[in-house]
Amino acid sequence: MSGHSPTTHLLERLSRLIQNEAHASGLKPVQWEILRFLRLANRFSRTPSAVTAYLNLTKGTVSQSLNALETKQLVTKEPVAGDRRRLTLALTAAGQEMLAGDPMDALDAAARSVEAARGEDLSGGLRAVLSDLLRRRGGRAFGVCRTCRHYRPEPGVAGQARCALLNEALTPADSEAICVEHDG
Amino acid sequence: MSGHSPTTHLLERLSRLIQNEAHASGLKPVQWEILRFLRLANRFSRTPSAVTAYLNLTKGTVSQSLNALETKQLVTKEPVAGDRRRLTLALTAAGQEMLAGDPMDALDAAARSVEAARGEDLSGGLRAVLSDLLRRRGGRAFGVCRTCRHYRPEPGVAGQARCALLNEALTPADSEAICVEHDG
DNA sequence: TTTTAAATGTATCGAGTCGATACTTTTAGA
DNA sequence: TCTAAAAGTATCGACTCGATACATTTAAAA
Repeated sequence: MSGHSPTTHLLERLSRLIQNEAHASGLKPVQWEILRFLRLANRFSRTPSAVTAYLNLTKGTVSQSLNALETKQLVTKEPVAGDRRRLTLALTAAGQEMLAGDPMDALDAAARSVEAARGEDLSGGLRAVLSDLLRRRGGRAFGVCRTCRHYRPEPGVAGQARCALLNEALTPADSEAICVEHDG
Repeated sequence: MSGHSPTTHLLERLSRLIQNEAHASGLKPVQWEILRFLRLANRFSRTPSAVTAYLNLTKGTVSQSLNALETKQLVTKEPVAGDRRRLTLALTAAGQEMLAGDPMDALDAAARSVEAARGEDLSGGLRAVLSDLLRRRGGRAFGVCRTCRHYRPEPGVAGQARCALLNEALTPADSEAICVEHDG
């Protein structure tokens, strides 16, 4: 009959707050999350199916949300050479501009200032909670390229690397991006 | 162009996960949150307007969601003696039963096990982030009765107390419940 | 090579969310 | 008393999101 642990309760309230902030800012929560994902994902991962897997939505929801974002001129879809089923997504200039007014920046500022004031890093504990939860659900972790087992640093050239799975050269920026293929 | 801090990013992902879990479990996210609030709120705070303030929704949304919960027989509405504008909400037995299958229990288990394993309490940091954010927005903190400045412990009788604002006796259970009037 | 299965994305339906706005009734305050 | 504030309801519109059905393209098996 009593409720959840203090930490769970706070995560619930923060989640609600995040929804509120997103709603009160032009776009819908899912639309914001798609824009944020596209900012972070590498070029192999900017596809509808990667968005679907990352946000754990259905293909239908993602398809509709992408249509809405395309209509607002925040995202473009382009066919992929070599596989005519696939699309590559990209943020337009307006999409990047929109992210400059991301309502989540307020939470980011709060988190940074709290962590600075307390000299405490919350990310380790939260990461453990997230991966525990994802493991229970069988979901993927979606890590950053550089931490993948297919990541091969180019010997000699600092920052340069190669993906052994896709056999593609990786720029330093690629290495820090989220990849659908991560670890797999 | 780059994203948010690791902590913010993790809070975003956990928020999405919480939405997913809620959606995949019979009720909608807001409906779950209303049930959870009613479990935690004291008798002065189980009203539509308290729900509205706590979840930062509009009166319309809350009214509709409560109708849905009433139709599902999870919540009842009763008039308040002395003020015919007000309603008191209550969980039915079915509503309490429903909370026994709360999808958020999975996150709660994850949070508890992570905190136990790491010997770390995430709640302090999260509470600071939440109150920082609420302060920026001018929202109320909605604390627990016992921590309110109108809380008056009954001298001599352990656990017994009194609310100096509403002039009501408080049981030990009341003292641990969320109150709309908190601090005000 | 042909057939089958899997993958990618779209279209449509229905219940629900949620801000906005307008409204009624009741209570409190000048 | 008259007015303003408070508590809830009703309705509209854009969007969410699971479910289902569908078309197309690619890969894998026979």
